[in-house]
Amino acid sequence: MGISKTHIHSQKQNEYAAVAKVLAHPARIAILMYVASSKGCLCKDIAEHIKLSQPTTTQHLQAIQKLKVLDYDFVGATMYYRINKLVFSEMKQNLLSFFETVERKGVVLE
Amino acid sequence: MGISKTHIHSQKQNEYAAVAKVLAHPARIAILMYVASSKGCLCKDIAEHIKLSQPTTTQHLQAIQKLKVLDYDFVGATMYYRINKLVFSEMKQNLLSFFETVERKGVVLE
DNA sequence: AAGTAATATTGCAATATTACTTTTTTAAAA
DNA sequence: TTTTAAAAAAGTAATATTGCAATATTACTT
Repeated sequence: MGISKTHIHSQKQNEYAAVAKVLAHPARIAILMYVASSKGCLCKDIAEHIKLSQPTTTQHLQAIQKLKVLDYDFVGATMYYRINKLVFSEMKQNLLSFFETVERKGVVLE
Repeated sequence: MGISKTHIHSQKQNEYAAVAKVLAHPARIAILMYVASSKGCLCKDIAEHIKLSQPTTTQHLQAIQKLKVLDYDFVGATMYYRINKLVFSEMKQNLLSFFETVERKGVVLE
């Protein structure tokens, strides 16, 4: 990629982009939807459901976890994933704040 | 990237991801914010403002245009960009619909 | 026709992402 | 202790993304 020049953009801009990045792949969208629909699920179950291999699924889970939006309980070696509703809601507010910033700017100058 | 297996995911999941992808880079966030804040602006001005080269800026503009969220008027060889508010609002609704789907699923199963 | 300004295209280097197979780790169960 | 399972890590291949320099195109001026 050529060094991604994140430093030339503002904190907020990088933050918005970081949230969007997690949602920028259908597998991660599918994972979030599936985890939300179950009370607590295994990586293996997720992998089966979204039809990707276990390692690929783990990789996507780690990308999602950059935002700490999943909670998990250990039962032995098994991790049961759940959505952290608070963090999930913060993601939503974050993106909404971007949309509103843009929309408001439009209004101000008209 | 290894073949992205978009076909194994649903239409909706791919759609959500496509919208998020446009927002998944701080330069594109910056472009949208800048275009929104001006009445109509040139690629050259955008490039100067976000501090990236003109070709790189054009590239990001094209990525953004996959969603047809920018309108433009030609004046000679010059393009004046504006946000298409309707499409922009649809992007927002699209992502909101994802967030709400996930949030609702959580509620149903509790 | 020549010059100028704005944008697009091309080609390339550097890096990131997606996905898999194989291997390792971990903790429970037999 | 050995076996079993789930998840992570390591390694690898294929493809995508980001960024720029150089060049081409387009449309207006002079």
